[in-house]
Amino acid sequence: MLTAVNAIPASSIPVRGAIALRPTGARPLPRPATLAPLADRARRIALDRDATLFSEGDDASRIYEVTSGIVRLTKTLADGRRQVLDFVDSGRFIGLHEDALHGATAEAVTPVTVICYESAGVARAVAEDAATAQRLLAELLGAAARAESRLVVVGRMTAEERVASFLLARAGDEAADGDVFKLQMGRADIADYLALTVETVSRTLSRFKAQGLVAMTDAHSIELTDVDALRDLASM
Amino acid sequence: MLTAVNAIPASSIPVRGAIALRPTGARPLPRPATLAPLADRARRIALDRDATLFSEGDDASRIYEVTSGIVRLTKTLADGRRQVLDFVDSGRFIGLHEDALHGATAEAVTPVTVICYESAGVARAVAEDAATAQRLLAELLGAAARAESRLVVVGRMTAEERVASFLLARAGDEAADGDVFKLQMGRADIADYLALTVETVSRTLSRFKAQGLVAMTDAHSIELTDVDALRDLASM
DNA sequence: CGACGTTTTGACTTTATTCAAAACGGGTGG
DNA sequence: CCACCCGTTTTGAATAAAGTCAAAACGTCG
Repeated sequence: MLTAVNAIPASSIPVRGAIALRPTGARPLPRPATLAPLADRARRIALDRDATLFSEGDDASRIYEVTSGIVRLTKTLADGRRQVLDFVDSGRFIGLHEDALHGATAEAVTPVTVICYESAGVARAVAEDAATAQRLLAELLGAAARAESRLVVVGRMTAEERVASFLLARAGDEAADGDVFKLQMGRADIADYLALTVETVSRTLSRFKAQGLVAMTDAHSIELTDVDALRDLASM
Repeated sequence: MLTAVNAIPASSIPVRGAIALRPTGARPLPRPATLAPLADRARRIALDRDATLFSEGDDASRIYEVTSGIVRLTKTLADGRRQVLDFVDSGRFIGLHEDALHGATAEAVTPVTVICYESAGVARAVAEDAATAQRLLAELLGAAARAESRLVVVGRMTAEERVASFLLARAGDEAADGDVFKLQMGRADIADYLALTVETVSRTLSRFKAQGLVAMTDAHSIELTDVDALRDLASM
């Protein structure tokens, strides 16, 4: 659960410092600024691995800015089938909704820190401050674009194509042969992100290894050994 | 293609009038207002069935508000596999992106009318007018929420569940037994929306008919005969 | 009325899932 | 430090769900 809810004004938080925690090879996310007009009301929260920030159905009275670590957003059907909507890296916001209730569950994939803002304050800030409105507009444009891309991946790609596109997305845009990076999440999270089963993800990675597209020292360390072939599969 | 590009100021357009064209049983979308500060620059455009409003990769210098008819947003992979991202009904906006290029293709499913705004003007309006910023923020919140729901449907539901949830979404929230409505799109569009094949969609609808969940006079007229069973399948 | 595009139905194939079990790895306590 | 334990990952064999290929039925529009 929540391990620390420090009432530290956001203005004193070294937001950029989170970059130090950035895992090798992870995608670059040096977002410049926090929501300035809200800094005084902000609180910082730290989460252990697998802790829940909020759950589907909770009321959405706060939004959060991820400052370090990775958060997974998930939706779960009545019978337990789960879809990971997104892995949210440092610099992005979560909990923005029209509705009064959260439509997804947010959990820490790694240890995570977030800055917490009151939704009411955000609404006011959007109305009063053009820069804040634009910052959130940009955030939402990104979220919408990402969700739409994922719809194509999940809806129309084969297992191999999905895994290839996932690896490339995690490796970052400038991925090159020889790059090594750590997958921060387990096979189950990857499977639910790509709408596959753990077995299919595992088999596909094994096949990639056998074909020389990747090398793996352990299950979480990926070395890209044939980026072109991966890009081909992911069709980029 | 474009059948008419009339230079009519948007202020003279009966935006609410589009409701008259609303197909029986379709979802209610009486969006109140256009983007007021942009009215003078707005142009109205009419599209024939299957006409293209813009294509993936076109530069995104304009955004559009749908005033009647249904637009489909699609993404297509290199080999032709297609995913319908959304069916956009009257009252909603399309073409909002961070990027300079459209990330999807927009085509008319039915005859369509839209109001066209210059993106540059929109950006200015967002900076200057809080109401406009909030209107677009709401639009994007809706788009993001919808895309996330669709990710669950496409990623984790069976063919039967997908078709059931599609029928219910198209029928509207207050759907009741006996309601009849027209599917405005063909089986191919439905299939690409649900990430299935036309054959699977057709077979599933036939099974629903055989099981008494729906009745169909022709391929496009759906009568709901067991909404509870459909809701069960869609798990709502 | 005839032709073409769409929808439906049928038979078979493919892909990913399911169920099952073995291998691996990280952490704990002896 | 090593052995053991538990959760995760990998591998294997069988199954199921949706896809593919093919053709018939339907409807619509000249």
